Amino acid sequence: MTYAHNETIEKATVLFWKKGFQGAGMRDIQEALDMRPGSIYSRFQSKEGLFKLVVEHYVQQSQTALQEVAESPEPIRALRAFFMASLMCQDDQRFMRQCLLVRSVTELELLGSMAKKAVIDGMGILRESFENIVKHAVALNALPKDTPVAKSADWLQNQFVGLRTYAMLQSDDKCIEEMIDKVLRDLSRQWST
Amino acid sequence: MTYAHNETIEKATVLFWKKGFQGAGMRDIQEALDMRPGSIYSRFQSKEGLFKLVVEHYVQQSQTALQEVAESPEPIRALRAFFMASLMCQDDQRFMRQCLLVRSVTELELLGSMAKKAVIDGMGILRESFENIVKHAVALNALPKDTPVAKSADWLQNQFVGLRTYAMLQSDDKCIEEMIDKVLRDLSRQWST
DNA sequence: GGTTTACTTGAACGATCGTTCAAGCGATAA
DNA sequence: TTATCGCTTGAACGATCGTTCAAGTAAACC
Repeated sequence: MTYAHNETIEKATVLFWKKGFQGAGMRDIQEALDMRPGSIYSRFQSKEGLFKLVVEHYVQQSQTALQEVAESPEPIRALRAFFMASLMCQDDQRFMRQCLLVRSVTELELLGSMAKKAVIDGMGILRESFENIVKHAVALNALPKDTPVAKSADWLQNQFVGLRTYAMLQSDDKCIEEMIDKVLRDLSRQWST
Repeated sequence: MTYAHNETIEKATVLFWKKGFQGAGMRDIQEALDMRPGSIYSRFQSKEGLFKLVVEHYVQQSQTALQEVAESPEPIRALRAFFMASLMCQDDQRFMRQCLLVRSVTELELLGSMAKKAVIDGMGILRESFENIVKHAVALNALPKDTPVAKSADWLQNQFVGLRTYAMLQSDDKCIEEMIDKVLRDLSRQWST
C-alpha cells in the first residue's frame, strides 16, 4: 500500500521532472501512473495535490542523501561523489540533471499556494542540509575554522544550481567533472577579501 | 515601423519572461501587444515565431551589453556593474532576475525546432561573449596570464546562471552583492590544483 | 445474503488553448 | 470613381486542458 503509494509518487516525479508541472497534462499522468482520472482525484485531490506530494518526496530524498554526505567521515569527498552522481546520470535521464525544485521555481507563479509553499520550503530545507555539510566539514577540519557557515551554505546550494544547469547542456562529462573540482577548491578558500 | 516593431518585441519579451513560453497564452499576448490574433499571425506566423524573435532580440541585447563590458578599460569592474544591474533590478521586475534563456531551457522539449535552435544558439553566443570578457581581462593583466580562457568562460556563464537563480529567491540585496564579489574573487584565482 | 465501504471506471463537462478566415478598413494607383 | 493592396478585425474552429460524477466492482462487516 504505502509501497505502491511511493512507487506511484516516483512515477509522477519522473513525469513532472521531464515535462514540468504545466507541461505534464492529466492525460500524461493517467498514462504514467496507469490510473483513471477518478482514482487520481480520489487519492490526490488534484493535479496540484499530486505535485505537492512529488515535491515533498523529492525534498525528503535529497535531504536524506545530503545528510549522509554530512555524516560521512570525509564530507568533502562524499560531496564530490554526490555531485558526480547527480550531474552525470545517463543520457536518457538527462532531464534529471536539472534540479526539480529549481525547475519548479520558474513555474512558481502558476502554482497554488500549497504547492508554492512546498517548493519554497523545500529550497530552505535543502539549504539547511548544505549548511549541515559545511558545519560537519569545519568540525572535521576539512574546511577552515573561520568558514562563514551560513554564507557558504548559500553559496554551495547556489553552485549546485549552476552546475546542474550546466550539466544539462554540457555533453562532455570531463568538463563537468572539472567544474565540480573547481567548486570544491573554491569552497575551501578563505571568504575574506 | 521598425521602431514600433522593436517596441512590440519588447512587450512580448516582458510577457514571456514573466510567464514562460507555455505560460503565456495567445490571449495574454493579444492583450500585451494590443493586437488581434489575425494581426499577430500575419506578422509573426505563430506564437513560436514570435517567441523566436523575442529570444533573438534578448540574445542580441545581452551580447551588446557583454561586449561593452569586454571593451571597458576595467573589464572586471564593468563585469561587476553588469552583474549588479542584472541581479538587483526592482522588485516588480524580480522575474527578470532569472535569465530568460535559462528559463527557456526548461521548456526546450515543447518548443519547435526553430525556437529550440534560437535558445541553444543563444546560449552559445553568450558563452562566447563571456569568453571575450575573459580574453580582454587577461590582455589587460586584470586576470592571470595562464587563465584557461575557454574553461573560465564556461565557468563564468555558469556562475551567472547560479547567481540569477539565487537573486530571484534572495530578498536581501547585500547577500547578493557579497555573492557577486565571491564570484569575482574566485574568477581571478588559479585554476590548477 | 444483504449492506456498507473504499476504490475504480470512463464518458463527459465547461474552460481555455493555438489558430484560422471571411469580412472590413484605409491608402494608393489607374 | 473604381480596383487593388496590405493590414486589421473578431467570431469561431477543433483540440486539449483540469475536473466531475453516476455507475460499477470487490472486499468487509452484520
